[in-house]
Amino acid sequence: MSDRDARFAEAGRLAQMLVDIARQAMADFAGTVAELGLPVPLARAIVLLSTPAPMRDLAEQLNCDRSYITSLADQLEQRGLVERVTGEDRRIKLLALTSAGRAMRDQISAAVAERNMILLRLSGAERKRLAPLLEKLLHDPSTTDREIP
Amino acid sequence: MSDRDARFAEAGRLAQMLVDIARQAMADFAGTVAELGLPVPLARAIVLLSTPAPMRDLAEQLNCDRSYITSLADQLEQRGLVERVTGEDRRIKLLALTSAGRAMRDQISAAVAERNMILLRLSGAERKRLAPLLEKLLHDPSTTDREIP
DNA sequence: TATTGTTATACTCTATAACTATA
DNA sequence: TATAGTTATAGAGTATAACAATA
Repeated sequence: MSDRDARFAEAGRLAQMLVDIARQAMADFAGTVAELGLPVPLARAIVLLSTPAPMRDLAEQLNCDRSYITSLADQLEQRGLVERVTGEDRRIKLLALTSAGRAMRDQISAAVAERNMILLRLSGAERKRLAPLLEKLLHDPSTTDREIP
Repeated sequence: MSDRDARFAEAGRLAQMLVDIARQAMADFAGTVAELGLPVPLARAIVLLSTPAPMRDLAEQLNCDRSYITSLADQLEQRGLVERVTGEDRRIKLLALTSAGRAMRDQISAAVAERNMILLRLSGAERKRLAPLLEKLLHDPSTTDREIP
Protein backbone atom coordinates (compact mmCIF):
# COMPACT_ATOMS: atom_id res chain seq x y z
CA MET A 1 0.00 0.00 0.00
CA SER A 2 1.38 3.38 -0.96
CA ASP A 3 1.96 6.10 1.57
CA ARG A 4 -0.94 7.97 0.08
CA ASP A 5 -3.26 5.00 0.36
CA ALA A 6 -2.21 4.47 3.95
CA ARG A 7 -3.07 8.04 4.76
CA PHE A 8 -6.42 7.73 3.02
CA ALA A 9 -7.21 4.61 5.00
CA GLU A 10 -6.17 6.13 8.32
CA ALA A 11 -8.16 9.30 7.69
CA GLY A 12 -11.14 7.20 6.64
CA ARG A 13 -11.04 5.37 9.95
CA LEU A 14 -10.87 8.64 11.85
CA ALA A 15 -13.83 10.05 9.92
CA GLN A 16 -15.82 6.90 10.58
CA MET A 17 -15.04 7.11 14.28
CA LEU A 18 -16.08 10.73 14.36
CA VAL A 19 -19.39 9.95 12.74
CA ASP A 20 -19.97 6.97 15.02
CA ILE A 21 -19.27 9.06 18.09
CA ALA A 22 -21.66 11.75 16.93
CA ARG A 23 -24.31 9.14 16.19
CA GLN A 24 -23.89 7.88 19.72
CA ALA A 25 -24.19 11.40 21.10
CA MET A 26 -27.35 12.01 19.08
CA ALA A 27 -28.81 8.72 20.23
CA ASP A 28 -28.02 9.70 23.81
CA PHE A 29 -29.80 13.00 23.29
CA ALA A 30 -32.79 11.23 21.76
CA GLY A 31 -32.94 8.82 24.69
CA THR A 32 -32.66 11.61 27.22
CA VAL A 33 -35.44 13.72 25.77
CA ALA A 34 -37.62 10.66 25.13
CA GLU A 35 -37.62 10.16 28.89
CA LEU A 36 -39.06 13.65 29.12
CA GLY A 37 -41.70 12.71 26.54
CA LEU A 38 -40.25 14.81 23.74
CA PRO A 39 -39.45 13.97 20.13
CA VAL A 40 -36.00 15.18 19.09
CA PRO A 41 -37.10 18.05 16.81
CA LEU A 42 -39.24 19.60 19.54
CA ALA A 43 -36.42 19.27 22.04
CA ARG A 44 -33.94 20.89 19.67
CA ALA A 45 -36.27 23.83 19.17
CA ILE A 46 -36.77 24.26 22.90
CA VAL A 47 -33.05 24.26 23.53
CA LEU A 48 -32.59 27.02 20.96
CA LEU A 49 -35.33 29.17 22.49
CA SER A 50 -33.30 30.52 25.39
CA THR A 51 -34.82 33.81 24.34
CA PRO A 52 -37.93 34.47 22.17
CA ALA A 53 -37.03 34.22 18.50
CA PRO A 54 -38.79 34.84 15.17
CA MET A 55 -39.79 31.64 13.47
CA ARG A 56 -37.64 32.60 10.54
CA ASP A 57 -34.53 32.62 12.76
CA LEU A 58 -35.36 29.22 14.13
CA ALA A 59 -35.64 27.88 10.59
CA GLU A 60 -32.17 29.16 9.93
CA GLN A 61 -30.67 27.70 13.10
CA LEU A 62 -32.34 24.34 12.56
CA ASN A 63 -31.43 24.52 8.92
CA CYS A 64 -34.92 23.74 7.70
CA ASP A 65 -37.85 25.28 5.86
CA ARG A 66 -40.14 27.87 7.46
CA SER A 67 -43.15 25.64 6.88
CA TYR A 68 -41.63 23.01 9.11
CA ILE A 69 -41.22 25.54 11.88
CA THR A 70 -44.94 26.17 11.66
CA SER A 71 -45.51 22.50 12.33
CA LEU A 72 -43.04 22.44 15.23
CA ALA A 73 -44.61 25.55 16.70
CA ASP A 74 -48.08 23.96 16.49
CA GLN A 75 -46.90 20.91 18.38
CA LEU A 76 -45.04 22.92 21.00
CA GLU A 77 -48.08 25.14 21.50
CA GLN A 78 -50.35 22.12 21.91
CA ARG A 79 -48.07 20.90 24.65
CA GLY A 80 -48.18 24.31 26.28
CA LEU A 81 -44.43 24.78 25.93
CA VAL A 82 -44.31 27.85 23.72
CA GLU A 83 -46.58 30.66 22.63
CA ARG A 84 -46.59 32.71 19.50
CA VAL A 85 -46.06 36.39 20.19
CA THR A 86 -46.71 38.86 17.41
CA GLY A 87 -43.70 41.08 16.85
CA GLU A 88 -43.37 44.78 16.38
CA ASP A 89 -43.32 44.15 12.64
CA ARG A 90 -46.69 42.44 12.63
CA ARG A 91 -45.68 39.90 9.99
CA ILE A 92 -43.27 38.38 12.47
CA LYS A 93 -44.21 35.87 15.15
CA LEU A 94 -41.81 35.22 17.96
CA LEU A 95 -41.80 31.85 19.64
CA ALA A 96 -41.49 32.33 23.38
CA LEU A 97 -41.19 29.57 25.96
CA THR A 98 -43.98 29.46 28.50
CA SER A 99 -43.02 28.79 32.11
CA ALA A 100 -43.67 25.12 31.44
CA GLY A 101 -41.39 25.48 28.43
CA ARG A 102 -38.65 27.05 30.50
CA ALA A 103 -38.95 24.29 33.07
CA MET A 104 -38.65 21.73 30.28
CA ARG A 105 -35.65 23.51 28.87
CA ASP A 106 -33.92 23.41 32.24
CA GLN A 107 -34.67 19.72 32.58
CA ILE A 108 -33.26 18.99 29.15
CA SER A 109 -30.11 20.99 29.80
CA ALA A 110 -29.46 19.32 33.12
CA ALA A 111 -30.10 15.81 31.82
CA VAL A 112 -27.98 16.34 28.73
CA ALA A 113 -25.10 17.84 30.68
CA GLU A 114 -25.09 14.99 33.15
CA ARG A 115 -24.74 12.38 30.44
CA ASN A 116 -22.32 14.24 28.26
CA MET A 117 -20.05 11.61 26.84
CA ILE A 118 -17.14 14.01 26.65
CA LEU A 119 -17.31 14.68 30.35
CA LEU A 120 -17.82 11.03 31.16
CA ARG A 121 -14.99 9.71 29.07
CA LEU A 122 -12.30 12.35 28.80
CA SER A 123 -10.14 13.97 31.43
CA GLY A 124 -9.68 17.73 31.59
CA ALA A 125 -6.32 17.44 29.88
CA GLU A 126 -7.80 15.35 27.11
CA ARG A 127 -10.59 17.84 26.57
CA LYS A 128 -7.95 20.57 26.29
CA ARG A 129 -6.20 18.62 23.57
CA LEU A 130 -9.45 17.87 21.75
CA ALA A 131 -10.78 21.42 21.55
CA PRO A 132 -8.33 22.94 19.05
CA LEU A 133 -8.61 19.91 16.77
CA LEU A 134 -12.38 20.19 16.66
CA GLU A 135 -12.11 23.94 16.08
CA LYS A 136 -9.92 23.31 13.12
CA LEU A 137 -12.25 20.68 11.69
CA LEU A 138 -15.23 22.92 12.18
CA HIS A 139 -13.93 26.22 10.92
CA ASP A 140 -13.23 25.33 7.36
CA PRO A 141 -9.85 26.77 6.37
CA SER A 142 -11.48 26.90 2.94
CA THR A 143 -11.02 23.17 2.57
CA THR A 144 -8.92 23.47 -0.52
CA ASP A 145 -5.82 24.99 1.01
CA ARG A 146 -4.07 21.74 1.75
CA GLU A 147 -2.67 19.48 -0.90
CA ILE A 148 -3.12 15.76 -1.06
CA PRO A 149 -0.09 14.59 -3.02
CA MET B 1 -20.51 30.20 37.62
CA SER B 2 -19.19 27.28 39.63
CA ASP B 3 -16.29 25.18 38.46
CA ARG B 4 -18.68 22.37 37.80
CA ASP B 5 -20.94 24.56 35.70
CA ALA B 6 -17.97 25.80 33.72
CA ARG B 7 -16.94 22.26 32.93
CA PHE B 8 -20.48 21.37 31.91
CA ALA B 9 -20.59 24.35 29.59
CA GLU B 10 -17.21 23.62 28.05
CA ALA B 11 -18.04 19.96 27.51
CA GLY B 12 -21.37 20.99 26.03
CA ARG B 13 -19.60 23.15 23.49
CA LEU B 14 -17.25 20.33 22.59
CA ALA B 15 -20.15 17.92 22.14
CA GLN B 16 -21.95 20.41 19.97
CA MET B 17 -18.86 20.90 17.81
CA LEU B 18 -18.45 17.17 17.46
CA VAL B 19 -22.03 16.78 16.29
CA ASP B 20 -21.71 19.71 13.90
CA ILE B 21 -18.54 18.29 12.39
CA ALA B 22 -20.18 14.91 11.92
CA ARG B 23 -23.22 16.55 10.35
CA GLN B 24 -20.88 18.25 7.92
CA ALA B 25 -19.15 14.96 7.16
CA MET B 26 -22.50 13.26 6.59
CA ALA B 27 -23.64 16.06 4.31
CA ASP B 28 -20.38 15.72 2.38
CA PHE B 29 -21.02 12.01 2.01
CA ALA B 30 -24.57 12.65 0.86
CA GLY B 31 -23.35 15.16 -1.71
CA THR B 32 -20.67 12.82 -2.97
CA VAL B 33 -22.96 9.84 -3.48
CA ALA B 34 -25.72 12.04 -4.91
CA GLU B 35 -23.31 12.85 -7.73
CA LEU B 36 -23.15 9.11 -8.35
CA GLY B 37 -26.96 8.98 -8.37
CA LEU B 38 -27.30 7.18 -5.06
CA PRO B 39 -29.45 7.92 -2.02
CA VAL B 40 -27.48 7.70 1.22
CA PRO B 41 -29.00 4.46 2.57
CA LEU B 42 -28.14 2.57 -0.62
CA ALA B 43 -24.62 3.96 -0.61
CA ARG B 44 -24.11 2.97 3.01
CA ALA B 45 -25.21 -0.58 2.26
CA ILE B 46 -22.88 -0.81 -0.74
CA VAL B 47 -19.93 0.37 1.30
CA LEU B 48 -20.61 -2.32 3.90
CA LEU B 49 -20.81 -5.08 1.29
CA SER B 50 -17.08 -5.49 0.72
CA THR B 51 -17.91 -9.15 0.99
CA PRO B 52 -21.32 -10.90 0.60
CA ALA B 53 -23.29 -10.69 3.82
CA PRO B 54 -26.58 -12.08 5.18
CA MET B 55 -29.31 -9.49 5.24
CA ARG B 56 -29.57 -10.01 8.96
CA ASP B 57 -25.95 -8.89 9.42
CA LEU B 58 -26.53 -5.81 7.34
CA ALA B 59 -29.50 -4.92 9.53
CA GLU B 60 -27.25 -5.12 12.53
CA GLN B 61 -24.48 -3.01 11.00
CA LEU B 62 -26.90 -0.39 9.75
CA ASN B 63 -28.74 -0.58 13.04
CA CYS B 64 -32.16 -1.00 11.48
CA ASP B 65 -34.94 -3.52 11.07
CA ARG B 66 -34.66 -6.56 8.78
CA SER B 67 -37.74 -5.43 6.88
CA TYR B 68 -35.93 -2.28 5.87
CA ILE B 69 -33.05 -4.32 4.49
CA THR B 70 -35.57 -6.08 2.27
CA SER B 71 -36.51 -2.71 0.86
CA LEU B 72 -32.88 -1.64 0.39
CA ALA B 73 -32.07 -4.96 -1.26
CA ASP B 74 -35.00 -4.54 -3.67
CA GLN B 75 -33.76 -1.11 -4.70
CA LEU B 76 -30.16 -2.25 -5.06
CA GLU B 77 -31.26 -5.23 -7.12
CA GLN B 78 -33.36 -3.03 -9.40
CA ARG B 79 -30.28 -0.94 -10.04
CA GLY B 80 -28.30 -4.06 -10.79
CA LEU B 81 -25.86 -3.40 -7.96
CA VAL B 82 -26.44 -6.47 -5.79
CA GLU B 83 -27.92 -9.92 -6.10
CA ARG B 84 -29.49 -12.14 -3.51
CA VAL B 85 -27.65 -15.42 -3.07
CA THR B 86 -29.27 -18.18 -1.08
CA GLY B 87 -26.98 -19.35 1.68
CA GLU B 88 -26.03 -22.79 2.86
CA ASP B 89 -28.68 -22.46 5.54
CA ARG B 90 -31.47 -21.93 3.04
CA ARG B 91 -33.30 -19.41 5.21
CA ILE B 92 -30.43 -17.01 4.75
CA LYS B 93 -29.96 -14.75 1.76
CA LEU B 94 -26.60 -13.16 1.20
CA LEU B 95 -26.39 -9.83 -0.55
CA ALA B 96 -23.49 -9.88 -2.99
CA LEU B 97 -22.30 -6.94 -5.08
CA THR B 98 -22.49 -7.48 -8.82
CA SER B 99 -19.58 -6.25 -10.90
CA ALA B 100 -21.49 -3.00 -11.40
CA GLY B 101 -21.90 -2.91 -7.63
CA ARG B 102 -18.19 -3.38 -7.07
CA ALA B 103 -17.42 -0.64 -9.56
CA MET B 104 -19.83 1.65 -7.74
CA ARG B 105 -18.26 0.76 -4.42
CA ASP B 106 -14.82 1.68 -5.74
CA GLN B 107 -16.13 4.97 -7.05
CA ILE B 108 -17.71 5.80 -3.72
CA SER B 109 -14.56 4.94 -1.79
CA ALA B 110 -12.35 7.02 -4.02
CA ALA B 111 -14.65 10.04 -4.01
CA VAL B 112 -15.15 9.91 -0.25
CA ALA B 113 -11.45 9.53 0.45
CA GLU B 114 -10.58 12.48 -1.75
CA ARG B 115 -12.90 14.80 0.12
CA ASN B 116 -12.21 13.52 3.58
CA MET B 117 -12.39 16.56 5.79
CA ILE B 118 -9.86 15.12 8.20
CA LEU B 119 -7.27 14.84 5.48
CA LEU B 120 -8.13 18.24 4.09
CA ARG B 121 -8.02 20.09 7.36
CA LEU B 122 -5.62 18.33 9.71
CA SER B 123 -1.90 17.74 9.45
CA GLY B 124 -0.39 14.34 10.10
CA ALA B 125 0.64 15.40 13.59
CA GLU B 126 -2.85 16.64 14.34
CA ARG B 127 -4.37 13.37 13.14
CA LYS B 128 -1.99 11.54 15.45
CA ARG B 129 -3.23 13.59 18.38
CA LEU B 130 -6.88 13.15 17.41
CA ALA B 131 -6.88 9.38 17.07
CA PRO B 132 -6.48 8.35 20.74
CA LEU B 133 -9.09 10.88 21.83
CA LEU B 134 -11.64 9.50 19.39
CA GLU B 135 -10.75 5.95 20.42
CA LYS B 136 -11.46 6.83 23.99
CA LEU B 137 -14.77 8.49 23.14
CA LEU B 138 -15.83 5.55 21.03
CA HIS B 139 -14.84 2.65 23.19
CA ASP B 140 -17.02 3.25 26.14
CA PRO B 141 -15.00 2.70 29.28
CA SER B 142 -18.36 1.67 30.72
CA THR B 143 -19.41 5.30 30.82
CA THR B 144 -20.03 5.31 34.51
CA ASP B 145 -16.49 4.92 35.73
CA ARG B 146 -15.70 8.59 35.96
CA GLU B 147 -17.15 10.83 38.60
CA ILE B 148 -18.60 14.24 37.96
CA PRO B 149 -18.22 16.00 41.29
C1' DT C 1 -40.48 -23.95 18.22
C1' DA C 2 -37.10 -20.36 16.65
C1' DT C 3 -35.02 -17.79 12.90
C1' DT C 4 -34.69 -15.43 8.16
C1' DG C 5 -36.62 -12.84 5.13
C1' DT C 6 -41.10 -10.65 3.06
C1' DT C 7 -45.43 -8.02 2.87
C1' DA C 8 -48.59 -4.61 4.10
C1' DT C 9 -49.10 -0.70 6.45
C1' DA C 10 -48.19 3.40 8.93
C1' DC C 11 -45.53 6.89 11.27
C1' DT C 12 -41.94 10.70 11.62
C1' DC C 13 -39.31 14.13 9.56
C1' DT C 14 -39.02 17.32 6.13
C1' DA C 15 -39.64 19.85 1.62
C1' DT C 16 -42.34 22.31 -2.21
C1' DA C 17 -45.84 25.25 -3.89
C1' DA C 18 -49.47 28.15 -3.45
C1' DC C 19 -51.61 31.22 -0.30
C1' DT C 20 -52.59 35.28 3.28
C1' DA C 21 -51.35 39.20 5.78
C1' DT C 22 -48.38 42.80 6.51
C1' DA C 23 -44.82 45.94 5.05
C1' DT D 1 -43.37 44.25 -4.59
C1' DA D 2 -41.06 41.58 -1.02
C1' DT D 3 -41.16 39.15 3.45
C1' DA D 4 -43.22 36.12 7.43
C1' DG D 5 -45.88 32.67 8.33
C1' DT D 6 -49.57 29.03 6.99
C1' DT D 7 -51.85 25.27 4.44
C1' DA D 8 -52.06 21.24 1.72
C1' DT D 9 -49.65 17.78 -0.03
C1' DA D 10 -46.01 14.67 -0.96
C1' DG D 11 -41.71 12.00 -0.49
C1' DA D 12 -37.87 9.73 1.97
C1' DG D 13 -36.60 6.88 5.61
C1' DT D 14 -37.84 3.69 8.77
C1' DA D 15 -40.62 0.72 12.06
C1' DT D 16 -44.31 -2.79 13.51
C1' DA D 17 -46.95 -6.83 12.96
C1' DA D 18 -48.37 -10.77 10.73
C1' DC D 19 -46.67 -14.15 7.64
C1' DA D 20 -44.01 -17.96 4.84
C1' DA D 21 -40.18 -20.96 4.48
C1' DT D 22 -36.66 -23.36 6.59
C1' DA D 23 -34.25 -25.19 10.51
